[in-house]
Amino acid sequence: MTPPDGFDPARAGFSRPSRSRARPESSMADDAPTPTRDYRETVFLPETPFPMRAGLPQKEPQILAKWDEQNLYHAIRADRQRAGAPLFVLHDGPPYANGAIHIGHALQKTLKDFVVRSRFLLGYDVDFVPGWDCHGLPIEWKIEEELRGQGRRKDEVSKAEFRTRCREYAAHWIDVQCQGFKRLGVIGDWENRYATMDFASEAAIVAEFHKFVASGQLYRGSKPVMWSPVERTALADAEVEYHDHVSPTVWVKFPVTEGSDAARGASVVIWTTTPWTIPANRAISYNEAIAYSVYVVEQIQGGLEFEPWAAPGDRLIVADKLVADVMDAAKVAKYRRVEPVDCQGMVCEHPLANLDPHYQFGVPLLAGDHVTDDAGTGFVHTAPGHGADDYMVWIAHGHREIPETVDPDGAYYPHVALFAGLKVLETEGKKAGKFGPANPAVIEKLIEAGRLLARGRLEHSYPHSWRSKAPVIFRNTPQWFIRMDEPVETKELGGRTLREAALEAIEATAFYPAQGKNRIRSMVESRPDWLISRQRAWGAPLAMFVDKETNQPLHDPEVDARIVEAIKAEGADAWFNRPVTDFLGPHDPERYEKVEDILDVWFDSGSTHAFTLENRAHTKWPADLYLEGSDQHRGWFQSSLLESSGTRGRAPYDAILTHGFTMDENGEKMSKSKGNTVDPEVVIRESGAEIIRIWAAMIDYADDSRIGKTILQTTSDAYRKLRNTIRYMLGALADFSPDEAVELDQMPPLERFILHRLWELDGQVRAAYESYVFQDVIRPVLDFCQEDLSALFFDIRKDSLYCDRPDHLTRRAARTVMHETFERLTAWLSPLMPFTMEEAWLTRFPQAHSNCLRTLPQTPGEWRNDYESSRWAKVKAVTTVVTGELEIKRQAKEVGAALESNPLVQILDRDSLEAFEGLNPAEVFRTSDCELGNPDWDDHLAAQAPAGYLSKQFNRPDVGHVYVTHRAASGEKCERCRRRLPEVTAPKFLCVRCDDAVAAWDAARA
RNA sequence: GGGCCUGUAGCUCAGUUGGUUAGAGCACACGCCUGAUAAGCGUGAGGUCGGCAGUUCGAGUCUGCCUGGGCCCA
Repeated sequence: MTPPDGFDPARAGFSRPSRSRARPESSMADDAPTPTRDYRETVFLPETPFPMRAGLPQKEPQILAKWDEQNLYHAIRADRQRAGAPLFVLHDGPPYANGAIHIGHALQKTLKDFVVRSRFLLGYDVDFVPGWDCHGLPIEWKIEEELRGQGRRKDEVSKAEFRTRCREYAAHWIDVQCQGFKRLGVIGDWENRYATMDFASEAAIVAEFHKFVASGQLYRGSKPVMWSPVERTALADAEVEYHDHVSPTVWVKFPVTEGSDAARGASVVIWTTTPWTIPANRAISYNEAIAYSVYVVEQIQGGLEFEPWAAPGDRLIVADKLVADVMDAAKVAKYRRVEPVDCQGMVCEHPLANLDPHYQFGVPLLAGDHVTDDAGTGFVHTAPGHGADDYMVWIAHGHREIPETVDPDGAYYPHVALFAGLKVLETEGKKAGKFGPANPAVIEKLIEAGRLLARGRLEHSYPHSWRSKAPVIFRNTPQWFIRMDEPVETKELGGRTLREAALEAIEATAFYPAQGKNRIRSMVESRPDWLISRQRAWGAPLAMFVDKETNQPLHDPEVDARIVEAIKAEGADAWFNRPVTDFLGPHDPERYEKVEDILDVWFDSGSTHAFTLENRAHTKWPADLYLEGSDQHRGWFQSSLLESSGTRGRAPYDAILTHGFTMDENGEKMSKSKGNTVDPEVVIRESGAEIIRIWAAMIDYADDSRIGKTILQTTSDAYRKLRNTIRYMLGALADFSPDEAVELDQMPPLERFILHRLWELDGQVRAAYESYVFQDVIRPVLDFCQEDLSALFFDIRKDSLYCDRPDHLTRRAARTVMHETFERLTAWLSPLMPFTMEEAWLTRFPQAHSNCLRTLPQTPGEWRNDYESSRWAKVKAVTTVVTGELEIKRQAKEVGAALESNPLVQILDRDSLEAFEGLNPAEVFRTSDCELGNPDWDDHLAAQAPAGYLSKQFNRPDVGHVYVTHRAASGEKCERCRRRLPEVTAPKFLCVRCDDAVAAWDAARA
């Protein structure tokens, strides 16, 4: 292979003085001319103390310490307040103070910090007070566990001590989580963080509760609620989870006492999975749309190992559709349909009536839509105290008395004949949560009474407590509710119902993403009255008195005020510890019952706006934004909506932003048992919080997002790219002074193009931050760094930056544009990557206070340049053909560096050729020289093109109008700038430009 | 079981009102440079757009069903 013209390996060796350190000048005893000096010192290489590798795990804590020292958040606010900036309020949804932070917390607080910092950047005065949710069952449960560990029963511990321990426990985790959130770089009013257990908060929550009492929105209902006997408490829907569970099933006969001739003498058959509710039975429900008949048993199945309870001659009433199933369960081989039955007005006797007078009452049949013929017998055993449907059908038929059958431990009350004291569930010891003796006892008695038709077992989905994992039961207890559907005659509600006010508030709220509105609306439309009472210890109390005669809450503003004052001073404990006379004043203590229930924790969290956004300086109610996970449509968004609508007639927020959940790398839910969790603390220790932040910025947070090893690696790569871009600019701008800045009309085309891109990005970044789409900040900026800066601008201007005289226009223009770029990059990215942008800013301006104090720099409209934008698109297309040709020659070992080439570039398309007007093609292609033109118009080029050049030269199908031929650059290599030009000669081996630059360099140092 | 959402290269994401051969960045392979060097530049490979069926001249885009995943609820 012949080397290309002008390529002399020997000289190539000379041309790299920087690598010839070990080679003594004299040892190369040949005749090749030697450069007279090493020009390296005259080259303006980038210089910066900003290291390539960040060392974030060490660097971040230093930056945090400085921010802390500067009191950064308050410093920014003070700055904005001095400038009269508009206020923006992001109200923090409180995490529960019972454990270390996980990746979901990290994502959420990071997103919140993006909001806070970007609003600061946009020029707002931002109020953000982090908070914690402290009351509630999970913490109580932890403390009970601790007590058990010490061998103490809960009963042995005073309520006051118990509450103190809960308070200490929550305080501990607030501290831990606070450190975790701060470490992520989250800024806010940490010193004045709120907590629902603060005395002032507890007082405010109780005051909010009093508003509901005063406006008549509260009532005491006797209603079946989900009840956990193990925890002795009512549970909210959110505190219940469903698991498979094996229950006994029974088919029970209710002899008909009133009804048609055919019906009398027959028995209505019901099927249930909760035999223990039979003593509470008061009715049987049927559906008017279902056909029922009397059937007579004719023959029992043979070969059974036991005596079936059914016998020939038995007359049973069931749904026609289900008769086969029922007969099969009863081991009946043959049966006959007697006649259809109209259930209207029928009455049965209780199946235990013949065992005890207690059960001697009529059991009416009631029509209800909740009855189906999918399974069972077509009849539903109805115990108004133990099921929501049961309760409703019972009430709907005009009944008022709800039997109370089991006590808070889930044991039958003493008045329940045959079963007094028996427990539905075991509540203590190793068997806690297992079914107790109630079911078997009831089944035994049914057999004894001759009313059991059949029995079995069934595995089905059954509600369990989310905390104890024990099954729950429906139990009729007195509870306090907030009405959803009664017109409220307050100033705020103006005769609307709470549901109406809440639905109107939803319409008035902006949702990001928009689907959130449907989601919360459908929930509010259908939700039942708000059950707010809990029979627990750790929470804010329903601090009120009930008149024993009228059963109505005492409404006296002075009493309420005394209660709130006492709680403000001593916490909720005041309600439990102080004598009632302290609160009641002139009222007769004998006449009033003190309510000791505590409030649903959702009422606490629903009230956070009241004690955070009101009566504090520099904030406002309502908040501009609430930001939480999408599960909070049922949680905090809704509790806040209801609480605020009930007391203030509207939502406490103008907008709601939701994010999805964080999955593992395969899109699966994270769980400790699967071992696929990502611990934010580990990521911070190994890579830095900045990596978590970039991850949060790059994902589509509205959807569920993934995180794992690969994804974090990709994130780190993106970080490195951004960091190196910044670093290069810092190096290039090390000695830049505004004096050398170049005016726009003096700028070369490349600089104008970059300014145009800055203008374009400025609009994109502002719009993206306005609408909280952080992805649309980091992705375009990252692409800009990669494509426009690193691969184009920096790569082309390297030559000018390193080799041109400092006063050269191109070099000055390039540095001016880099300066403008640095100004904007460090601002645009500061909300997302505050650590690195702070480091960069302070590297450039060591005397500056903090990058975080800045607002977005204004970008002049004159920077917009559509001509340069389309020009460079065409230039880039031509460039791909040039690099394509060089790549082919490189593989053929004909060329190495692009500077060895002087390509012939023939462009047949007028537009593309004209795009090069005013450009130096060699500079653009980063070659030493270049000839470019259209051979059809240019005789010189035509002469150089061999016949049939189109077929012989390199061309890409996607840029069909461009043909390129590599030709070795002729001339010696300039020892300073490495270009090969004919003008370079011994002994200096410098091109004209470098000769001049070196002279200037020497003169400056003379 | 019901409601809502979701599935485009290994990863993160673009893909206009349906309209050429589905794109970008990173990662990967190969090469160049050795004056951004644990960096920089270039070239390349990589996708049945979750699957099936339909509407249409034409479907990643519209419709239905199925399937994987998620949240909420029962």
